[in-house]
Amino acid sequence: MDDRAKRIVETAVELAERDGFQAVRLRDVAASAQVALGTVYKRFASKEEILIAALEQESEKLVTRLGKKAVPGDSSEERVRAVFVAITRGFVRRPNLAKATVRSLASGDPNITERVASFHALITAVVMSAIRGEAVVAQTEWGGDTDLRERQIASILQNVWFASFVGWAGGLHDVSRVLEDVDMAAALLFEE
Amino acid sequence: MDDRAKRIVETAVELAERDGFQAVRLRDVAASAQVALGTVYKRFASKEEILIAALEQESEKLVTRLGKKAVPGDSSEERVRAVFVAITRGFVRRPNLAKATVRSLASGDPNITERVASFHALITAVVMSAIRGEAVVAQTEWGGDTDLRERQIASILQNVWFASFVGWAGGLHDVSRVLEDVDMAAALLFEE
DNA sequence: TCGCAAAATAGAACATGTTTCACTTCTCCT
DNA sequence: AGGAGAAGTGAAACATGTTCTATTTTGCGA
Repeated sequence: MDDRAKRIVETAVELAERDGFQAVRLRDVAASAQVALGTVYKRFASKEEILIAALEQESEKLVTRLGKKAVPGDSSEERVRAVFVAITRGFVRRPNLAKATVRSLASGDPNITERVASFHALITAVVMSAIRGEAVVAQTEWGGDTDLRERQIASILQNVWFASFVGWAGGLHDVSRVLEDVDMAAALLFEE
Repeated sequence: MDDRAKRIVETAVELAERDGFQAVRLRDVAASAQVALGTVYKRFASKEEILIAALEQESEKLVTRLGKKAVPGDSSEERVRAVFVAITRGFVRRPNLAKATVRSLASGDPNITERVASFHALITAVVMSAIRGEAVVAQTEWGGDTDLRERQIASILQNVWFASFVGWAGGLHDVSRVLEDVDMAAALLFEE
């Protein structure tokens, strides 16, 4: 990302955090980033794409933070819980930005399909790491020998988290519910 | 819903089904429904609200259809699978409409929060019925004596389905994946 | 250094969701 | 029947995402 693109994303983040998705007016973004509107569109295909870029930055920071030290917890369930608390808190720290990015995630804009897929994959990978008690790393390659069940559980938990997080973003319930949903799923999936 | 509102929703459905969310241009909707633009806004607060109204119609039909005969299957898992196949197929029959409504569901528009919550509750209720092997009914009241675990499982499955369905709507994967995700979750949640 | 191609800019233009307004039609009460 | 208020209408206006254009600036290879 070149300088201008960085300024654009940075500005969008500020506006989104201050007043949410609709406050990210591209004219304002361009003006604040000291860039022409055409330049914004040279870099990003749509408003959603800018916010997804912001999400990617956030995700990267999140993974970096998580990678600093091993996920705490003596069991998969505990570590999963810890990791979802961290993820959720990380996003909810800037609630309006989080809601704006969720909206972009769910917009269905074909321009960002791959990016959305990457995001889901990233969360799933982090959860995978937590289940196995390994260090959280951004880019993991799991071979076919990987335990299938672990991958399935990670995928399910990721889905549960995402659905509930979207619910939070839409005002259906508050953050505690998101964590409860994930905890509940983890409890049922890890018991036996 | 009065006559005009019905015409509006009906028209929106047609346009959405033909060419998706962006094709639902409210001027066109108004014209096709033989109604003034102001009248559209007298009935619905936003474009999203119109599509949510369409979703409610669809959901109602779906529940009616499901209620016709008992959900087939000898175990909770089988019935859950059957019910999700029916729900998913029901929506995917009109893919563009489904994608448009998903987009509205995830828009975060505060005007529709309750409606979105109702939709989630409806799906969960249907799944609950399937788990218990009871007839599917639109409006069920479960007392506190209801098995907690069943409610939790229903809620988890609903979340998994929703997240995966949103993924389908966003082009992340195709419908079969949605059913695989749900099946996988059901398999893990019902095993023991 | 010069000149050109790529990138950036300012600003207009366009599309469409949403709001507003002045006017007309309808409904219903007396 | 007559009239008041509600509802509907057509059209304009406004906001903002997106596109387009003419002009200027920038960076770079000869």
